[in-house]
Amino acid sequence: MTTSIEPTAPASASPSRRELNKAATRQAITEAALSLLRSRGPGSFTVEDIADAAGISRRTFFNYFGSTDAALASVTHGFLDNAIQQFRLRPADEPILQSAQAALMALADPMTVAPLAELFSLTQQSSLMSHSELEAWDHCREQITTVARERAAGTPGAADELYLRAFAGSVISCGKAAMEVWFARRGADLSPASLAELRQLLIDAMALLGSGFATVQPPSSSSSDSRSS
Amino acid sequence: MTTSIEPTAPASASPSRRELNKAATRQAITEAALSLLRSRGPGSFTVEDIADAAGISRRTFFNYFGSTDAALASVTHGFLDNAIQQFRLRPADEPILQSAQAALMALADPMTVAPLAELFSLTQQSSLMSHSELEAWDHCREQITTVARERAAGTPGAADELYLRAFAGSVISCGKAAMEVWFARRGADLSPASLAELRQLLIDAMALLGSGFATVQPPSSSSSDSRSS
DNA sequence: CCTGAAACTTGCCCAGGGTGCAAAGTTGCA
DNA sequence: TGCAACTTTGCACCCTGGGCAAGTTTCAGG
Repeated sequence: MTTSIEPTAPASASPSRRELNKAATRQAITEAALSLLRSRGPGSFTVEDIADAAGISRRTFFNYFGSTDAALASVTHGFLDNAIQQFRLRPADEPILQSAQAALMALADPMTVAPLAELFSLTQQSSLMSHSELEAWDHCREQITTVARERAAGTPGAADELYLRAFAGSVISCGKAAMEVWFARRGADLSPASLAELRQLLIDAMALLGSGFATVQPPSSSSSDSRSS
Repeated sequence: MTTSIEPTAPASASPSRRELNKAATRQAITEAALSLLRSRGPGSFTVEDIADAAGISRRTFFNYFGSTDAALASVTHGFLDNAIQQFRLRPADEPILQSAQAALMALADPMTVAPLAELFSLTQQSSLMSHSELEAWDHCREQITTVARERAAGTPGAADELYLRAFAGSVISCGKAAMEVWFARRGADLSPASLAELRQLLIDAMALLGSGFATVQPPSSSSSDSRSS
């Protein structure tokens, strides 16, 4: 019943009944999936379970998502789409690394990270992310590449394809690294102090990238104060 | 990693019949899979097809690999294991970025890249890598992290976890980027000139990483690179 | 209000992925 | 030679994923 703006919604001025129903169903599915993940843990429930919980048929589930993973990954997708949006908003003449950092900053906000943090905490047991999860991150990487390419088109000393791809991949990797470290330290802690630490980790990660991982250590000692829990 | 009795670790001096058979079967499976990939293209053959081609039962296939993807990804796994081995061989006091570059250099060799290049060319149609493929790269990333961590333990200004993870992820991303660009330019061309280009791309990618992606800045306004803090 | 078209849901069916189990076949060792 | 350990294989079973066609809902006119 909670109406919210979801991806795949065509135009914001399309309150047609059909669109509304679809969005609601989509929402119901991901919430059912999340709920099952919470109660039973990863890999221990089927598409049918989700469909039952969402009040739809198994077949309809597949009209919305290709797998349980995909349903769960919609959380990540939303998060990363948000990141890309932030990235796109940055002024085109800003150094791109700074744009990336700024975009990441906007994500270290309780409402935004909460779903992802929970998903992280519920699935972290399995060493590797699900296929759909990885797909989401890779999609984000491609978006970054695209935005970077658009910027490069406006500058004379245009960066080549290698630059764009290597840059986008590295940004994603550093962002992931920061989130992994944050999560390893704080679990699903969403307190202001914890979020501040996440923010600092993201800044540090971008700084590392910007300094070319110089062996002379950056002032990382400032950020990593509380090492153990 | 025991030294006395090794039931699972096939040491190089283990010409036991069992080990030999297993290795041969494994080989037969990946070759059958590769052959089918060549003749029919990705996604158009089943586990049973592979098993038939390899002269084993469907069930036995699953004793060796969890999926068709996994069978194919063993190629990537071999390639990346090789890379890690090269990386481990580098002197511990060498700058780590240079070690990474050197390790990558050793891979730009016909015999080594050929299988991966073919796999690339045969599966590139589908935008995203298979799950097992990604798993292989991620495993490599973890290995790099581990090696880097071991090195850091011996140096005074020890790098923290963020540094290690961000570094490893970025190296992998840059390596992937270089290979993608190479492949986009040359296809599966393995000529000396093409391999030289791959080598150069790898060098360039590492250089980009080492310089913090500082690019030739736009002429007008400030040419400040993002090297703050 | 009625009616037909378009969109959506659902049940049915089927090919294929993945796994536990136990019987049958191999290999290793005394 | 014969037993113990290991491997292969067929079998049964559940789950994924998608095509198809018959219902059901939404929407636009008459």
